[in-house]
Amino acid sequence: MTTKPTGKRPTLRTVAEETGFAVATVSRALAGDPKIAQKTRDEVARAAQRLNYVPDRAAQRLRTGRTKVISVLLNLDHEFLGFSDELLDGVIHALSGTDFAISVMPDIRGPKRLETVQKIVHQHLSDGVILTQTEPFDDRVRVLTEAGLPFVTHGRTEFSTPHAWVDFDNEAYARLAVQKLVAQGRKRLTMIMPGSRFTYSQHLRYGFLSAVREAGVAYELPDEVTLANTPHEIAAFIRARQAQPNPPDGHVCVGEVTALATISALQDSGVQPEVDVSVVTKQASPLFEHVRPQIQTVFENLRESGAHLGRLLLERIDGTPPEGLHVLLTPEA
Amino acid sequence: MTTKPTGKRPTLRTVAEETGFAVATVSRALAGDPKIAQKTRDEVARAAQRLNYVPDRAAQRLRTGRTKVISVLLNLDHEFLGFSDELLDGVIHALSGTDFAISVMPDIRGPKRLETVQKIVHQHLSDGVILTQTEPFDDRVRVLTEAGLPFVTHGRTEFSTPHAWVDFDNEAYARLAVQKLVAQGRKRLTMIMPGSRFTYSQHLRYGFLSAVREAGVAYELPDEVTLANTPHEIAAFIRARQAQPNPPDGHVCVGEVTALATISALQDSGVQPEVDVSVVTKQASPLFEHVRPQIQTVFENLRESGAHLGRLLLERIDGTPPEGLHVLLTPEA
DNA sequence: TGCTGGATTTAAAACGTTATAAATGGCGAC
DNA sequence: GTCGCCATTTATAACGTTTTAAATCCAGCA
Repeated sequence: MTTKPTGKRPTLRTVAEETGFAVATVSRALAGDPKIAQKTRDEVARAAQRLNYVPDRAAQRLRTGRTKVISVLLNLDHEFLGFSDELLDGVIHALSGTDFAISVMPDIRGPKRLETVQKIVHQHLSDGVILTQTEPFDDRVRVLTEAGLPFVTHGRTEFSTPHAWVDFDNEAYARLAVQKLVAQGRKRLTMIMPGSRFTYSQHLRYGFLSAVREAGVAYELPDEVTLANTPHEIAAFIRARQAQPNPPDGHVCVGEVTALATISALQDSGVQPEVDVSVVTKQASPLFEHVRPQIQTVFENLRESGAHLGRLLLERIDGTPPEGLHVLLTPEA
Repeated sequence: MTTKPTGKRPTLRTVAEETGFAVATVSRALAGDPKIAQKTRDEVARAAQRLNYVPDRAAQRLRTGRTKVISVLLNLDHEFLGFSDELLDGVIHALSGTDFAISVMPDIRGPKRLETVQKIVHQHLSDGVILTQTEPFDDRVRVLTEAGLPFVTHGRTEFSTPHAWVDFDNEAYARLAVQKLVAQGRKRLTMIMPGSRFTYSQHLRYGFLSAVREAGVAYELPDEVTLANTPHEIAAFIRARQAQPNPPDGHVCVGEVTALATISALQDSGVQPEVDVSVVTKQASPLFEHVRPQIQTVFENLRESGAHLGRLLLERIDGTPPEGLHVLLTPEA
């Protein structure tokens, strides 16, 4: 009648013996099966509670094929400091009410990039995947789509097959940044681009180009250097450009790291940010509120993105078709 | 004889049928059991390879009780930008050769802090745990020790029962920072402390105090404000202090965020960092190489810490007793 | 009184693995 | 020629769930 004094974890069998019902009945009662009498369900629930019963994930997983795990592919190389930190926090938040575990895996750069998703699919490691730094024709998306494994990307693709995604409107950001610089009277704008293989690089380019053309100001988009370069290389490039005739007087930065490199390069070249030249950057943390001289920034809320990614993935796993599952976060002026 | 055209994942049974051996033999052959003839082992290995067989984690976990998962408790509130990013990268690196999965869970602040470890223990969610932001008598350590679950802390405790830990020598850092400031001729030093409940807060305090006393310079350790305050509050405090008579002329900062807040507060108060007053900070990323004016920094390698944490945890899981499993990383001058 | 049927409950199989204990086969020794 | 022994291999029983199909119970009805 009382709790067995055994030190082992209680199982369905323990609860069954305690209540006198069969294991199957207990299982279905706990699952809330309406074919089980309400009275039985209550009694079983109470016993389970009392015994501190929790289902064994391994057994459930083995039996049902559902892992109750989602994978998040992480990569340290990013334009934001602490990118994964913030994104993960959002994902954790979105999944906090569920019994899903979050498994982080490396998002390797280069030709081996596919390996992680292939491993997830082949070894059946999770019920869904969150991808970041998406490319227009991202092979990882291809693999996951073919495998029928639910996933959400941070960033859009150009596949015709629909999939869930969350994105920040980088086109709007670039446009906004250009407008801010133009409003400050800047006449020659520039921007260090992310590697052109990423989707958002195209969005940035388009937004930048259409805005500068609309404003009728001069511009230059260097291709000698990208965000894949180190901050030092970027700073060196900007200093070099500054030594040439007719340097840009307005800089659009895509992230905190580049912005700092840009500002320092300008200062080291003897020009004063916010006096001789203006800088605008996207930021994911309130970092720049404490950087002097203070420059204009646009906030990209990565925690919110993470939360959306988590939420959409849960919906996909639940069976919602990917068609409507899109979130486009817009920058606030 | 050839691969079954079934679309399902191959199991031990598939390999058994393919090779003609029994399931048990195949299992033990793949495990490298020396009681299985070498020839058999080779043949089974080849078949498994050919069939693309990978063991089912759920089944293994159910049978053996080993989850092949390690948990990392993460918390966004940190003195370093991207703290978890860097640490996780190290952990991922350390576990990359193994088949362990990394599960991230929230490290909740406040009275609920115990819940996550309790859940891990009770629901048997992983084979080992990595804790950060350790306290001298950390209840999480108590719970894990009692449960007999392997774990490694980032930061030391003051328990007499030994456990594995990795720590940065913050006492040495504080001492070093003070020495740098004194070498610059600074006469009145200060430091914003982390919340006193953390172990490393005591280390910092001790290092700071012993160094300033040794150098015979004045100092003040404010207790009105800690790293738990927002950067704005910290900046406001520094500005207020700066308006009082006899303000400090040397600031030891424990992290990037505070350092930026400090520098901006000083600038906003009309004093020039590196001219009127000096600042030294710890940094985990090369951030400050691009902050102007350039201040002195000491690097704390969080990736390395993460890698050690992962490595030591694997050893603990393997059965190595915790006695020798300590790593103290020392700051480089 | 015996049947039918709906409402509950249950026995048993299965998921894929590992561990225990027993079976098999070959070979040298007597 | 038989026995025993060692080296291999194997059948079987778990691990804790969920699910399928069958069993049970009881009321209502003929």
